[in-house]
Amino acid sequence: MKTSKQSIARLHSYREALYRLKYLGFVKVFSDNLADAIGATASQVRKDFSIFGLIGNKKGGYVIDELINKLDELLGKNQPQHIIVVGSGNIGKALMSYKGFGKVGIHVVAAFDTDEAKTNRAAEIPILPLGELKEFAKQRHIKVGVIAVPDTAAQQVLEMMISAGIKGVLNFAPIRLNCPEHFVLNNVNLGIELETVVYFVNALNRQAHDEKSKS
Amino acid sequence: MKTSKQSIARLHSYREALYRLKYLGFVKVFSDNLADAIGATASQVRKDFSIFGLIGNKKGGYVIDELINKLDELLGKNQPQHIIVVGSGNIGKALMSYKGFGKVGIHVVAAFDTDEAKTNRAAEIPILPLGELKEFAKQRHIKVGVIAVPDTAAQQVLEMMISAGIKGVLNFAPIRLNCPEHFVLNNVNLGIELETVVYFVNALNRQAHDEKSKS
DNA sequence: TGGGTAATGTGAAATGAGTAACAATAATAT
DNA sequence: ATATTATTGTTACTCATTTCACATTACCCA
Ligand SMILES: NC(=O)c1ccc[n+]([C@@H]2O[C@H](COP(=O)([O-])OP(=O)(O)OC[C@H]3O[C@@H](n4cnc5c(N)ncnc54)[C@H](O)[C@@H]3O)[C@@H](O)[C@H]2O)c1
Ligand SMILES: NC(=O)c1ccc[n+]([C@@H]2O[C@H](COP(=O)([O-])OP(=O)(O)OC[C@H]3O[C@@H](n4cnc5c(N)ncnc54)[C@H](O)[C@@H]3O)[C@@H](O)[C@H]2O)c1
Repeated sequence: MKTSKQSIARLHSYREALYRLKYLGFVKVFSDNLADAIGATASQVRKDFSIFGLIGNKKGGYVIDELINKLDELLGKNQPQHIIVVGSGNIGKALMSYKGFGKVGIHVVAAFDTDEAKTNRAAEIPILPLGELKEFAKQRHIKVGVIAVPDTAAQQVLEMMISAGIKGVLNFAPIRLNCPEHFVLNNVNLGIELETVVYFVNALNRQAHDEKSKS
Repeated sequence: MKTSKQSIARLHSYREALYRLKYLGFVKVFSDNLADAIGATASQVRKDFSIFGLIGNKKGGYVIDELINKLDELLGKNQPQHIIVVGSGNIGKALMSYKGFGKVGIHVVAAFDTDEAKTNRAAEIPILPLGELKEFAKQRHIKVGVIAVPDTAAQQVLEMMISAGIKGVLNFAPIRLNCPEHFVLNNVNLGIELETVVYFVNALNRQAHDEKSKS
């Protein structure tokens, strides 16, 4: 089964779009509606569905409720997912306070930080000393975490998480991390995301200038 | 010239890695060192360099200082880039306070927010009412911005930015935005990034179970 | 000075992702 | 009942990206 990161991301997008459509009162949906909703082509939608065994009706499209059920099953949305955040700085706090994760069944249950001044056991999402990570994660069977610490600390934190039984990480530190073969590591490098926007805007600008000087 | 988003992202990664290597005292670098540093293959590195006209020495590899100069030129790092942030909430503030952007020549020069309680003209990075966006951006010739507002406001904000002459946006709102054909729009959907990690961890788990029940 | 070697640079092959085309078919209209 | 039509499901194609393979070349050392 073809499960590239991108195709899984699209499935999540479909699901989101379906909930919106359902909320708007729609009962059925066609491949081109979904394509519009997430910015893909109708072919892409049908192919994705074909690959994951999501079937519709010749003429008549897809029944939204059925699709949502199948997607929920496929994407593991039937039980809530508990995750932790390591590094309660700007990014860490943003993630902790974001209400949108709850809507997709993801719950940040604790944060960890070396700066003990930040410790707060009473908060809705407690902030705990890093030393307690291992015990906490094992006890609560936490499988997924976020790394939001400075790049210099990231590898060390990752290793601690691995030894605590964590199997996948979303990493914000702009550095290449080493992990075991079957570990799930997803890097988000906001610096580079921004730099690429700047690059293409400059490129556009340069191009416009070239065009002008040509004429 | 092949300039996919991914290849440009890799160039930025090379540049970052080269600065690290230079800081560590290295003078020359081989394609496989760079590959390791950014998590690619040596072939990939050489192919990228070949495409962008970055040349090295048969035997002897690449001279770090020369590479950095060429990359700085290619990536427009020779003059500082001024950008704005719209939405001074969690994500917006995280970006404003991040020191790493300065190191890559990107400077957030102002933020804008509809919540006038947040207005602060005296801050190092001033926070201004949204109404002042257009004048500010035009006057300062701002070409790039970040959208860090709730999804419901994002399209409207984007249109305001376009009318202010902005040519490219990094968007954090989890919604599909419509923009003119040549506008540069880069979406970061942290929800989906996290959901894909959760998905693959669950998939791994499921697989392990299946293996076990098979034996 | 010349042979051996360690790297690059690049065309060709392999892989992968996305698009297009259309045959199959269920709903609807006549 | 039959024809028409709209939409799926899937195969084949196209395009882009990555990897492979190796000829080329500069450096080093005897
Ligand atoms: N803020 C941004 O906009 C931004 C942009 C691009 C990249 N990043 C990256 O994201 C990561 C987090 O950024 P941030 O702005 O939230 O940083 P931050 O400095 O605001 O927060 C980092 C937090 O990590 C804690 N910490 C340090 N070492 C730790 C350790 N070993 N274990 C646990 N906690 C530790 C610190 O006490 C602090 O609370 C960094 O790697 C940064 O490079 C951030
Ligand atoms: N915080 C996260 O971890 C996270 C995760 C995933 C996605 N996101 C997305 O990122 C975006 C920002 O998230 P956040 O957590 O920073 O939100 P936030 O609520 O903390 O901040 C949003 C800010 O935008 C301002 N605002 C509202 N309407 C505005 C308008 N029309 N013009 C200008 N400013 C306006 C608000 O006053 C507020 O200051 C949202 O779209 C959110 O869905 C955030």
